[in-house]
Amino acid sequence: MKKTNLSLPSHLETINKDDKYKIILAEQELIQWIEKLKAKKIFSIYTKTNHSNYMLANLIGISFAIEEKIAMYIPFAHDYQDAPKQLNYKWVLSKLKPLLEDPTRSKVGYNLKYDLHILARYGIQLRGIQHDIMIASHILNSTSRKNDIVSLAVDFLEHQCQCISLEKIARKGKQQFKFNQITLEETLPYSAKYADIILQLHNKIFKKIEHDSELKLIYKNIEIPLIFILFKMERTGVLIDDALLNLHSYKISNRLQELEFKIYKITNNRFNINSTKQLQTILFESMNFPIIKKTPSGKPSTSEEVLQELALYYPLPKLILEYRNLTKLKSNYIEKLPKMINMNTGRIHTSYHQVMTTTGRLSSSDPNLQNIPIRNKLGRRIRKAFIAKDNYKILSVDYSQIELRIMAHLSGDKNLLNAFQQGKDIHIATAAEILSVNAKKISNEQRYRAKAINFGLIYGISAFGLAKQLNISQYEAQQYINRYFKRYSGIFLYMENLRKIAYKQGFVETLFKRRIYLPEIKSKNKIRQKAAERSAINAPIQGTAADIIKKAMLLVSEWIEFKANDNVELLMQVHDELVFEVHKSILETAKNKIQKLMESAAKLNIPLLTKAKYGDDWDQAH
DNA sequence: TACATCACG
DNA sequence: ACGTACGTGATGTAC
Ligand SMILES: [Mg+2]
Repeated sequence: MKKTNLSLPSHLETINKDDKYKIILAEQELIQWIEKLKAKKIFSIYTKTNHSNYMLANLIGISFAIEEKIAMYIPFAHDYQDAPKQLNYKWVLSKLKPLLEDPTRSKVGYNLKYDLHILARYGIQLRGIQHDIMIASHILNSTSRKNDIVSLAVDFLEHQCQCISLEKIARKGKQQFKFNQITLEETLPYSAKYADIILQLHNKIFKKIEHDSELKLIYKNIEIPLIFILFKMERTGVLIDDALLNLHSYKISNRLQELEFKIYKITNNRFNINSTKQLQTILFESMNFPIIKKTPSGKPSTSEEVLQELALYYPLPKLILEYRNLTKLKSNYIEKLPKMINMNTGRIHTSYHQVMTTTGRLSSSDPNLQNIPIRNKLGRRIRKAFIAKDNYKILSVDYSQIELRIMAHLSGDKNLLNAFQQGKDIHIATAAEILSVNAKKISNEQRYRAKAINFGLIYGISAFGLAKQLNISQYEAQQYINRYFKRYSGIFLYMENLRKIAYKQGFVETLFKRRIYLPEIKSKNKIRQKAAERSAINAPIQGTAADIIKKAMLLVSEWIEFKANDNVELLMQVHDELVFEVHKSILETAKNKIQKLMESAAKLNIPLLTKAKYGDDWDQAH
C-alpha cells in the first residue's frame, strides 16, 4: 500500500504463469475475475487474516479458485517495505459484496464459520455456503486428528512436492502471525494455492460423502446449516456481570490466604500447594500418609479421590481440597471470564468447534462455556455472572435423560422403553428392577446407586468403574450389573451386538448413521481394545444425542429468524441444553415454543422431554 | 511440551 | 491376566 509499483515484478509473473495463479493488483483484473467467478457453479474462497481471534482479525487478503489450478489472490494489506501498490480494500470488498452475499452463488471453503466472522467485520454477510471441507472430512472420519488443510492435501491429493512446500509455509504461519509482513512473492504460491487446494479437496471429499445417502443428509441438512447458527451464537456472545466476579475474586483471595496459613501450620513447611510434585513430597514423605493410588506415570496420586479418603483420617487433606476447589474456580472462571469480555460488545464470545470430537458433539473454547460450574455452591455463584441485557432474561431448556432414552430406543429393550413410556423416575425404576423391590420402597441411597449404574451403562459399564464410583466392592458391582442385564436383557443383547458390529466393520453409527471409526477395536493391546469396545457402546448414544440437539438448534433458529427476531437469541449449547436471551414480553411463549421444537427434533419410540426455566441469570434459569 | 488435575455433559 | 468407566478444554508446574 506504500509503494507505487504498478507492474508485477518479473519473477512473480513467472509464478503466475507456471501455476496459473494470478495476483490481483489492478481494478480491471478484479472486474474480469468477478465475471469468471459468476460463470462457475461453485468457487472456493479463502481469507487471510492477521489474527486467530475472529473478533479481532483483519483481512490481509482474499483468494478464490474456480477450477483445478486456476486461482487468484487479492492482497490489500501487505505493508512490508517496497510492497507493490495494492487495491483499496474498501473498493475490492464493495465489488465482491454482491457476489459474496448472493445465496444462489455456491461457495466452498475451509472452516467457513471463520470467514463468516471476518467478512462480517467488513459488513458482508457471506451467503451461499454450500460446502466446507473441514466439516466434510470430519463427517468421513471423525476419529482422524488431521483435519487441517495441509494434512487433507496429503491424504486426498497426491501432489507430494506441493504438499512439502505447503507444510513449510504452514509452519511459518504458526510461528508468526504477521502475514502482512510476508512478501507477495512468498504469499502468492500459497494464498492462491490454498483456494486451489480447497476446491480440489472439495471435489474429492464430497464425492465420497455423496456415495452414502445418509452421511450426505447429516452433512447437508445438519452440519452445513449449523455453521451459520454457530456463527451467530459466537457473534452474539453472552453478557457477563464482571463486578460480581470481581467481588468473588476478592473474597476468595482472602479465604485462600487463610487456607495457606492453616496448611503451612500443619505441614510446618511453606511450599507451592499448586505443585503436585511438592504436594506429593509433603503428603507421602513428610506426613507419611499412605499412598492410595498412583498416577499413570507411577507417582503417588494427590487427586480429589485420594484426598477424600485421606480426609477420613487426617485434617490436612480437607484443607487441600478446599484450596484446590477455590484456585480452580478462581483461575479458570473468576479471573478468566472478565478478561475475555470484548471491549466493543461487552460480552464474551466463545468458539464452538464442529470437528473436535469423535462422537459428533460440539466443543467450546476460548473460553470454554461448556464447563461453567454448577455442581457446588460457589460454582453456582459463578454461574450467576451469566446475565441478560436490559429487559431480557436467560432461558435454559435442557433434555431430560436424553442419553438413557436414546439407549432405550436404540436397544429396543421392552422394559426400559416401558419405564420411559409410563413417565417413571428412571433411576427409581432401575433400582426397583435390580433389587426386585416396589418402587415406593426405594431409598435415596438405592436410587443414587441405580443412577450410577445408568450412567455406567452409557459409558460401557465395567465392574471396576462402577465399584470405584460407588465405593463398593468389585464383586458387589458385578452383582448389580448381572441383575441389571437380567432385567434389561435387551440392553445386554444390544451391547454385545455393538461390540460385534464394531469389530466386524471397524465403525459404529448413530441413529442418523453418523459414523465413528474405532481403529483400536482390533488392537492386540487388550487394554486399548477394551477401551475401544466401551467407546463402541458410548459413541452411538452420545453421538445420537449430539445429532438430535443439532437438529433442535436448526429448528429453533428457524423459528427465531421468522417469528421471534430481535426478541430471542440462542446464546449457548451445552450438549443437552440450549441457553437463550429472551425479551421479557415473550418469555412464556418462547419457553413453550422452544420446548415443543426441541422435543420434536427426533421421533423416538418414546417421548423426548425437556425441562425449561428462565431467570435473571444462568443460575436462576436452572 | 507432558503431566496431573478438575470443571462440565 | 489384564487395569478400565464415555466425551471434552484449561490451568499450573516441571522438564
Ligand atoms: Mg439434562
